[in-house]
Amino acid sequence: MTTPFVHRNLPRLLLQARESVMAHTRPGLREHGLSDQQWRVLRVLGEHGVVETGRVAREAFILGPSLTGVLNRMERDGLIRRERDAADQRRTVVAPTAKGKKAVQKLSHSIEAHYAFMETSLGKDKLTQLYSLLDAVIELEQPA
Amino acid sequence: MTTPFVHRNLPRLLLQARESVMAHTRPGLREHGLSDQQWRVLRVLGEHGVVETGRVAREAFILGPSLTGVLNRMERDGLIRRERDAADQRRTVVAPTAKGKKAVQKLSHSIEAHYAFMETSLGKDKLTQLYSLLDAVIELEQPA
DNA sequence: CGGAATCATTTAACATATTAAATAATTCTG
DNA sequence: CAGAATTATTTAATATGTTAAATGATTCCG
Repeated sequence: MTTPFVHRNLPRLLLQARESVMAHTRPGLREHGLSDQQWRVLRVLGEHGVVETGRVAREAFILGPSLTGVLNRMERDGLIRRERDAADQRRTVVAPTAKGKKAVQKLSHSIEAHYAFMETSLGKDKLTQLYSLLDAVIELEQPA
Repeated sequence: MTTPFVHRNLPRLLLQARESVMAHTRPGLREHGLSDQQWRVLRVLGEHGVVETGRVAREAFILGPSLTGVLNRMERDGLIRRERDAADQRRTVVAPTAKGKKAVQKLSHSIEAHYAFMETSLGKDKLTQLYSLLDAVIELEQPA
């Protein structure tokens, strides 16, 4: 049987690279009782404060139906609060609790340290190069 | 509130790039009734023929417990066969059925076409560069 | 040879992903 | 202003991911 593939497996490579980076971050998340997705949500809230769920979904890269469950568990665990947007009652807005904010603060330090590590070991220029290549790949399919 | 993040979000960027590439491939997979994971399994089988589940898990980047379910459904759908390895009965080996092989053949064509597209639109050199940067990131955490 | 240590896979329990359909609130249009 | 069209979110059903524990089979070593 001849193998019908002649190129590297790009999606797999991207997946593997992501796992490789997350392997560094994950233990810290778990110490705070956070899943990957919960962390992505908290990070968005840390950047913007109070955010509608639609925007959370978009920026945290989580589909609506998944987000519903994630937010339920986060509310249960006292990480966030949820309420209807007073202005547009179709929307729900999410805000981090004190506990949620504290987790973001603590974790952001070790994550920034990890970037510093990557910058020195891989090279700041190469990291920048990687960013721009990834941007280019993304642009390819979904022009801004 | 000051945002505590100064770097690009690399895991998110990798995730987004992966989604961007898969957005191209997915419709074809779905036409054949395949999930992303089922396709990764078939691709491994297409490359190596008969493979132990452990190796499938490693190369398809699927954890053992997930793989059990994936293989169950693939067997149910007539895409693969499973049997105990005659030599070492701890192992289970997986082989594609005629239907499974046919799916690999058909899909591999359109996927190769997609790579060709990326090579011309992004540039063959940049694509190569991306591969090597991703390899470097992976190496960083899990030296070969 | 026989039991302890090892390795491969599966089961179990819960969290998340995906797609389609349902629900809820708002906006648009006549 | 009423009803249709639109937008936001959730529910439902099934598939996959994750972690720990259980099960099955093999190897190692005395």
